[in-house]
Amino acid sequence: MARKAPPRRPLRKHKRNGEAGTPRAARLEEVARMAGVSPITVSRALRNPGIVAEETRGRIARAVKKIGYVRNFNAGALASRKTTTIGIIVPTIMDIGFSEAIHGFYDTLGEQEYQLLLGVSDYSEEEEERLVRDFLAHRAAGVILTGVSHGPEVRRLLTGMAVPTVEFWGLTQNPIDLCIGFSNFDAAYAMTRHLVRLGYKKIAFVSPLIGSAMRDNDRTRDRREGHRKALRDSSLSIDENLFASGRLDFQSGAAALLELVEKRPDVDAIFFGNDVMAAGALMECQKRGWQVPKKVAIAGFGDSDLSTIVQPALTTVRIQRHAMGKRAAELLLERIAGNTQVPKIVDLGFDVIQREST
Amino acid sequence: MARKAPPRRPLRKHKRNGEAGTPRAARLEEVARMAGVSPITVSRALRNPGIVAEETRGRIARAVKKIGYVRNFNAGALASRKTTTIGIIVPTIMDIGFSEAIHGFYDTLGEQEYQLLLGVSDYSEEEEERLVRDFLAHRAAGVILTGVSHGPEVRRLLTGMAVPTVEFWGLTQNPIDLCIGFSNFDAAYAMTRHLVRLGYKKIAFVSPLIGSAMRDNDRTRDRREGHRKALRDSSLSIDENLFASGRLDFQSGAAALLELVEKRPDVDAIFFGNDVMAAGALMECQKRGWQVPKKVAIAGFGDSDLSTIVQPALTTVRIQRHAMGKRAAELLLERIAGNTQVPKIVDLGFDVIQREST
DNA sequence: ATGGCGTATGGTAGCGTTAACACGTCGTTG
DNA sequence: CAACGACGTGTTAACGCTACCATACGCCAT
Repeated sequence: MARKAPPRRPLRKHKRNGEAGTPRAARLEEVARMAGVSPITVSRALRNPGIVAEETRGRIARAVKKIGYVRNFNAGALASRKTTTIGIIVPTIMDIGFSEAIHGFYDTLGEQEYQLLLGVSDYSEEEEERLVRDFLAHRAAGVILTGVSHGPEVRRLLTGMAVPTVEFWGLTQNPIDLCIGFSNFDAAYAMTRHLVRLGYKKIAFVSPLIGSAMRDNDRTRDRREGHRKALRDSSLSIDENLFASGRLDFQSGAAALLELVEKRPDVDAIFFGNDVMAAGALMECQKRGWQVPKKVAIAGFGDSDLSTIVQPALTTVRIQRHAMGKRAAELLLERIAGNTQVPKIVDLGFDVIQREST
Repeated sequence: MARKAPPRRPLRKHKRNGEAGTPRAARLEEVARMAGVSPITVSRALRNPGIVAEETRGRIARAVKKIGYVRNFNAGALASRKTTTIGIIVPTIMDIGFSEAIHGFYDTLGEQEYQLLLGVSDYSEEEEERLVRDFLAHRAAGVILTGVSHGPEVRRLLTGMAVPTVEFWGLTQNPIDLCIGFSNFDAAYAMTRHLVRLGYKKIAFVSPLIGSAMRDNDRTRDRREGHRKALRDSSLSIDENLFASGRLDFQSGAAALLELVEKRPDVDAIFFGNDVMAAGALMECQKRGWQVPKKVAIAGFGDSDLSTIVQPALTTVRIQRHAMGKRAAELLLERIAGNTQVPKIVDLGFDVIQREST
């Protein structure tokens, strides 16, 4: 119940900033006093040195150094309603693809005085939503999300607070704000058509399962569907025995290979949804003395540096992992800067890289 | 110059919060009004639901949902002088070891309502210092640093603002605050001693060079020195032709192998400072039909999943990458919680893993 | 009754910064 | 030579929240 209790007598002067309390970080005002200027001038000297007279700037710099003043972004953010914080969510950082994308962001953000809030969703939409909420609570200047399928709340939150947003690693006609990536469907389609062109007829597909929940996701699904479409368009029958799945690691790649060979001994090519699994399978073939691609052709997805180092070198789909991150950050920054000319949808494409394994 | 300019006439009432301005995010007060309570009660319901009556909490929850209220951590941090932000700096995220450590942090932090500010220093002390400064400007509740050697300012800043700090991935007797890791010196020493015990006499060492500056760092140096010490303690001569270095990638691993074989054809074992380079060398041997370990033994460092998948499986030093991150976060949180019983220095040790390559 | 205690809630001030405006000085211009 | 703009700096009032104290009420032990 709301109880209105008018104060009886004047409250004691409320001083939180007790003189004998915990030592506090220096404030702008103390720097100002030492430099003989007002706080606002110090603030300006720190954020936009150009508009403060050279001599004043020098005195301020000395005072800052002497006192050991460190800015308080929280207070600044509150007063200006602006931050230099960017939030980014990836499903995992154990996949070199996402690591490389983050590396790409850094190439752009690092030079721009932005800070990076990192969220790892473990492929969970609930977790992603929680992270977005945290980013908004920090009043992040922008948000970068992996993929183009998110919980409904995510979209509502982001558009509601009008936060510049980039979705990367996939494409959609209806992005939350901006989107940059490639078509997983088209990429898988292209690879399977490529394998057909090389003469393979019994082409298997292996879906990587991910996260602690061992699910697939929209990106994996798109790839599988692209593969199926390519088979149909090539008048090849679709046999469910030519589909397998497994955890995204070397061991499961090897296991998927064995499972497929067991179910369909005449399988002549296997298209793995991820390079890591393909490399695992390649190693297994080598152990067993199976000739690749003679006994079975193997293709991957992602063009990680593994693919050139394994024997035989892996045929795979190259995607612009680093560029995806770099460009995503660039787009976001332009959007934050208020540039309205930013393209909404950027397709970075992909390349089918033919090597020795097919 | 400080000019005192007393205001002539009363300033116009200053309203930033113009009614026709940009739409603003909802405030606590609006939620409070709708729920018929005071702002402070809403604040409590959000941060510590237990102390608010169930019924009140319900009304508040409904109001929050209806208005679409999102907390403002900046204002909260300013008022309470506390944050739930942890800053972490790694030299790179392209190394699976650091990725796994970050993954480890997440296992601890994610459940604890903390947010992660990520900094990538690219092995630069200047950049590390800049990042620490940024974290402090955010008033991070704690900071995690890679390695135990930092610029002098870093230590001063961190101790000056009394921020709980964990250094990981190395050990020192004089940590900034806490430190958790293993001895790079001892680990390399142990591996070289192991190789000597296996009968190898001409044991080479390859230092990975890192960052855009292509330098080594304290960790690499420690490993190299550990190796040298092991040679001395084994009465083996130290030949500078048995040392090489190269960029931390597959190709450079292969190149270092060839360089060493060229300089000293009788080299019988090569200890790579990193698994990735060792794997690259292994691939090269395979390409050339060189028997490992018959022609030359190869050992790595890090026990990445590569090491079990290559042929022959790689002898390496296992370090607790995931545990290092997880424990680092645990220590930090206890420290933040004010627990004074936290151990200052935690040695996670290492294991020499003998496989087929030596 | 009286006092003490635990639970639930509220008023007020202040956290450290910046936006918005104001003002004084100087050199330029009509 | 007044008007004007550019420049450098200052005053004031927020920004949205939480710490600190205070209050109101019910309950139980004196």
